[in-house]
Parts: sequence; C-alpha cells; structure tokens
Amino acid sequence: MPELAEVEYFRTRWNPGLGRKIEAVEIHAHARIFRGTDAKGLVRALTGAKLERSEARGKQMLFVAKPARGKARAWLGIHLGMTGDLRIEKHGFAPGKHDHLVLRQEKEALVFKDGRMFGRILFALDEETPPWWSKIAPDLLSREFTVAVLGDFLKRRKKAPIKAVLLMQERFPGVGNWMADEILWRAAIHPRQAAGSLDAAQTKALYREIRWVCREALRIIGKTMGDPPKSWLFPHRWQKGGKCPRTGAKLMHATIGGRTTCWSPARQKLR
DNA sequence: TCCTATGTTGTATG
DNA sequence: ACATACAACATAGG
Repeated sequence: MPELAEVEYFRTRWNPGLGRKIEAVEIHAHARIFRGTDAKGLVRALTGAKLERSEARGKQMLFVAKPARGKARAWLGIHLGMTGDLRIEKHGFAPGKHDHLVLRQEKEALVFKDGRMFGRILFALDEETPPWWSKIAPDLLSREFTVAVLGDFLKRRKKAPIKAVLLMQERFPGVGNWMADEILWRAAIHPRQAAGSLDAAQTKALYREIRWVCREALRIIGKTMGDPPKSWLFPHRWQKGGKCPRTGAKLMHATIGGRTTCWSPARQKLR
C-alpha cells in the first residue's frame, strides 16, 4: 500500500532501533528484493554497526548506520514496492515466509516484509551519500517544486494522460495510484486529459492540490496510519457503487496509464 | 478458475 | 535521443 505518507509511517516504525547497535543481520539473499545489491557486503557492514538515523523521500527510505570501524557509513535504502512493510518484533522472534531482512538488536528485531517482492533493498558502504539517494527528485512540499517546474514538465509529457504523468517518480516522488486520483478529483481534472493541454488555471489548481494532498496525507497517515475522512475520494474509490462525496454522483473506473483509475464524471470533464 | 491489487522496469514502437 | 504504451515481475485474496 505504500505511497508518500505510508512510506513515512513505515519509516517511523523502526524508530525504536535508532541509536542502537545491530547485533546480527538475517537476509534471504536470493530474494528478488536484493536484485543488483551486494547482499553479503550489506550483512558484513551492518553487523555490529550502530543505527544512527533515517529519512524518507518519496517512496524511498534511507537508514544510515555507523560500522564499528572506519569513517564510512553503511547506507541502507528500502523501497516497499506494492506490498512491503516495516515492523518491530520482540527479541527471539522467528521470521515468517516473506520477512526478507531482519536486523537483530539487543531487545528487538527490525523486520522488512514484502510478499510480492516488487520492493527493493539498496546498499552502499561509503563516506558520501550514495547517488541513488541524492538523485531523488525534489520533495513536492519543498520550494524547488514550483508551478513553473510543474508546467514545464506537463509540456514535455504533452500527449500522455495527466494520470500517467502524475505517477512519474522523476518529478512527483511519492505520488502513487490513490494520491494521483485524489489530486485530480480535487483539482477537477479528468484523468485522461493530455498533460500538455492543461491551461494556466488547471495547472495552478493541480499544483495547489498536489501540495494539499501531500501535506494532509502526511499529517493524517504519516504519524499514525490514520484514515482519511469521508470528505476525501480515498474511502469511496474502491467501494462497489461508490459515490462522489462532493456531487453524490456515481464514481467511474477505467484503466488509464496502465492503472485502475477512479474519477467523478460530474466534477471531472474531459477537455 | 479468473480477476484484482497503494509499483517499477525492460522492451518495442513512434 | 525522447516520448509513449504495455507486458512482466510474484503472491495472496476475493
């Protein structure tokens, strides 16, 4: 389920492990989530290292640990894919089928689980921040994300449906299927409208709703995994016979940009 | 049995 | 080179 705010929530679930030493590391090295990653190096560097801090950017998480010796840091990147999650278990817990990474500490175990294994573990041992972390696009709530930046991107992806464009992580880090639908519903833009055909007013509305949904999702979901209220599209979107909370009209569904998309035809007209 | 799933990526095509 | 579309990945649940 993880998009921007869910990723932030799962990141904080490992907070009890910060400032503590990792006694042992257990992995399923063959698991798909380690594709392209130096799994053995990861185990070597993290064993005995002290977990220092963590951070979330878009759909990615970073955990930084200080190995027992040397100046380098161990950089552990985690992407939750479609079904990944992080949790804490008691000392001595036995990993389940899809628990692919376990960091054992004195009192607790930090666990990464991912049933479908669309997620990914990244790792680096270096004094510098690895490029796979520093190259993530600017946060949508930062000053670097402006209406002009948004407008330029829409012009470059002019023929693609706006729904598909919002899912592009190179510009909209953290936006996933439900956030994109929520944003378009609030901005009253049809998900099939070509990105390059948005006028100035639509672009401004889109910008405003991107920021609003990011901020509110982080506030409601990021801290406690709370449920967005009934005034959002979110709780109605998958309900059979779901109705638009603003117009009362029946919601529509179709595959757009390769993903199941929900919109309110009464609010979102194709232009 | 068949369909769905809050994500990315490799490949084909324009 | 860039933009676009879509199958493929792997598993569980309705």
